[in-house]
Amino acid sequence: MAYCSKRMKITTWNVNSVRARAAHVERFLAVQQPDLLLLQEIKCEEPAFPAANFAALGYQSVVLGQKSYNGVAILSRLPFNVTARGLPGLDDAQARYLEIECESILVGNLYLPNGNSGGDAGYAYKLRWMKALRARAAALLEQDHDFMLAGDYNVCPTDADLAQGTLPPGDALVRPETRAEFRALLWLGLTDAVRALHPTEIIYSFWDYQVGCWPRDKGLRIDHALLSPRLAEKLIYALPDREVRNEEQPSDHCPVTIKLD
DNA sequence: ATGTCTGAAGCATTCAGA
Repeated sequence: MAYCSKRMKITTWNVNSVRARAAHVERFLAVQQPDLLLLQEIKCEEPAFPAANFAALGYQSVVLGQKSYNGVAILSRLPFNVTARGLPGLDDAQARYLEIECESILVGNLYLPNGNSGGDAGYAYKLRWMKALRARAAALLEQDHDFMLAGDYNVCPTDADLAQGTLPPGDALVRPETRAEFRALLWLGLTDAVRALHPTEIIYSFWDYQVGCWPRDKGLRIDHALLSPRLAEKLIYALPDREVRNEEQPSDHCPVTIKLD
């Protein structure tokens, strides 16, 4: 069993290519100085990851990459150990899960499958992935670890988490089976950090690049941080940083920051 | 109704995936 004792600032961010967004990430690190930055959709293999840029700002990198698609990485200014490369219990050809222990917290960085490509098999992969994530969460609870599972879930948990008309009813991000799997994660006893502190506000973390979505605020809330029970009691801040979406050539996601004390 | 962006293959432009 492990207990967190330190004040922590942790950000999750789907950057949609870390090479295209290296300067954006550097600016974010310099200004916001999170203890951990969880990156998704780095879209490269480890040798192409711009680790030196981030090391110059005091951040060590751990990378689980693949060519062209997916890929996750964690930047840390604190010492850490890698506890999982890939989701335990899932035979996954895609680079979507990376977990570390830092300051006695286990932090899982995840990029959950979108589920809209590949037909029935593609959607079945998404559900299989969600069940494996739930099994991982259940195992960590059984071990009495403090933990956070954060990243791009590709799930709008409720109708309050997307602008009207943004997605068709059958989209994999809002399908009833998708939402049921997300609720099953919460029913284990996990806390959706943003909704715990902001139960009724309209809050999005993603806006499609297509014309008008950002200026008209036609967004989705799909980037989430789920907290184990003791960590939830330490939660003092949880919000997206919308300003980043106004920068030149931004990612279609904005960073979501969690503070624990 | 359409609209955008990224990386790959391969060298102009199309495709997949999001």
